[in-house]
Amino acid sequence: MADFAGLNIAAVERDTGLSKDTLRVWERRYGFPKPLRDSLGERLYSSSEVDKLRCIKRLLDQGYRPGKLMGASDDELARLLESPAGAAAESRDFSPELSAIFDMVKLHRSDELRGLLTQALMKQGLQQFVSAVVVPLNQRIGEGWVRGEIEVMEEHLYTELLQNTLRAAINAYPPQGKRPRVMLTTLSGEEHSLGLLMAEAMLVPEGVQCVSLGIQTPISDIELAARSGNFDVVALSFSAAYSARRAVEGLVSLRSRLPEAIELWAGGAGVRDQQRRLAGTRIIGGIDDTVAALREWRATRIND
Amino acid sequence: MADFAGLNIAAVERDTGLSKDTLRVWERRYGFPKPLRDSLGERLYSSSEVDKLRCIKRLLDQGYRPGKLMGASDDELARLLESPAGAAAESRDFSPELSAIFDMVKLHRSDELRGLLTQALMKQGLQQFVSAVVVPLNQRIGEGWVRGEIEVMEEHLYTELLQNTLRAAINAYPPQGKRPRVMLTTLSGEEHSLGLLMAEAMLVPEGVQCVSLGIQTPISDIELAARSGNFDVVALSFSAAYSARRAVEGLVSLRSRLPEAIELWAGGAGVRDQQRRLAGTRIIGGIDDTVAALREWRATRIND
DNA sequence: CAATCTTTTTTGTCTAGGACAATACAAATG
DNA sequence: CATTTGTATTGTCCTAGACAAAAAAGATTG
Repeated sequence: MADFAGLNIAAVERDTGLSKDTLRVWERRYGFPKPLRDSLGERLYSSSEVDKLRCIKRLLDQGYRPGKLMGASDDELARLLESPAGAAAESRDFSPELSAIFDMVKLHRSDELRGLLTQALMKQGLQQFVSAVVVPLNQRIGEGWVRGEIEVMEEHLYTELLQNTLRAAINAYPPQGKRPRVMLTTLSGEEHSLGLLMAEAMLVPEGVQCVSLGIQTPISDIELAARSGNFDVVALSFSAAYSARRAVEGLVSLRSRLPEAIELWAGGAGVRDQQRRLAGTRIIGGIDDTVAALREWRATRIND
Repeated sequence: MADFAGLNIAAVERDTGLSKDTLRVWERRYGFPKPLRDSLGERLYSSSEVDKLRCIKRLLDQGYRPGKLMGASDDELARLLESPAGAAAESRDFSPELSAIFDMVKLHRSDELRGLLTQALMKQGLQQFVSAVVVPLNQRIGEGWVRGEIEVMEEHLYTELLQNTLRAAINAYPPQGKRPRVMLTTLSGEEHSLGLLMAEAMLVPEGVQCVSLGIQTPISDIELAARSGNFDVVALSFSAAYSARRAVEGLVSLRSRLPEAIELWAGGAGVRDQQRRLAGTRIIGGIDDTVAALREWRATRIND
């Protein structure tokens, strides 16, 4: 079986995560990749091309731009992958506890990792766990990812186990039925759910009624749900990957559609420093600010 | 603001599992769907078109052919969906317990819903819960979704609370460290994680070491992780929205890259009836088949 | 000098129709 | 009735042009 003629474009899309359109337009613009063609004129990518594409994809994720990378030789790419993009940031005040967790991620020790997470949670309680463990770890993992020290699978593994831990903890609280009623979700295009989970983890111990809708709820559905569900607050989360522009647009649009009485909270790196453009929306400046926002709400509604 | 102009073609691809190329060629050939265009000439699909496309996709999966379906009215499609193919579907033995849960979803009663789910879980145990509660509920919600009885937010709410329940239950099992070691994930393009969670919920009570990587792990990373993680089995999940062709291609490619000794399991509606094309891959025919596959593995490796 | 606003460049995704292989269906044969 | 052969259907790939969204570079301000 002359199996190695090469991969077709669909296979390369799967393997590299680069869309067919992107692969074709790169070929047109930069002359790379330049796959062979089969008898029908369809592209056949060699495995060395695919390897190089994987490198390039990786570097793109680290913030490099296609135009710069496309001319580079294999060696140059390899060198970029090694080199420390942001050498600083290393010597953070990283407690031994956190380091241990981070090491378990790097070693793919899922059982130990789960154990350490649960242990840290038990020791400190949910809110403290989120604020003192989850936040710095996320930060560290994010940095590692950008720098290429963290593999895709390591990031996935961490997210998955952390979700298990947080959801289990949240689920363990009996419903208390105190106000406010808070709906948590993200706008379409935002795929990260950890922010929501962290916010929920801060609120639930305060007796707040949280209803999380998970990610990617269209604005019109948020409006519908907020009105029919008797909510006091709609809380949205925006990761750094979400463009600030889209976030602001979405929030403004949603604010204008929601009744005055329903507060709109927005948190996460995607809306940091946008408070001035968002009158009528409470920007949550950091995870601990969640509780502050809650206190404020309760203070103003004390007479209800 | 006209926020509801419609969905663009990429969003419809995500929602329905029909590729952009397919959507365009249907429009050209059959005149359906015929989306509006924005100021730039780009397609804007109305939500009723997307609903109809979902129906059509579902019927395609049941073996109908596009040419026949494309002319049909909404009513005719609805009738086909009810009738023979999945006849049982409607008048299913839907116990009062399941109906109660379904009703709570429709009423958006999240606290009660959470309570009912936990209660059902406690009563029946994890495996039985998945097989006798989660599966039929998913089915029911899925049908309702296709037919437009279920709102976006209701589906989100259900998924979210179910995830909480399942993850909490999974997390509660102490690691037993028995073989096999199973890695669970999905290929890029598959965004549904419930299937993974259900599989994990079936395996963990058997003492299996499960490591879930969540969704969308590129094939090359799966290979890497499987080799370095000392796994015995790689298990993938494919929802109905995932095209069977892509699933088969991905599985074949992955199979050829993994060492013989690592088994490859694939489950979910996206790979139903594909066993003949997938020598070397164990198709999981239904959630209960997960445990069967496990038994087989243990039977053959009894001497290790 | 830092921070904001504006212009230019880069980059990904969309568009249109044409082409063809792979599959499914129909007809004809043994 | 089972198998082969012919025909219709259907999804994916192709080219090449267009344009918005994002990033970088430049200009302006406090």
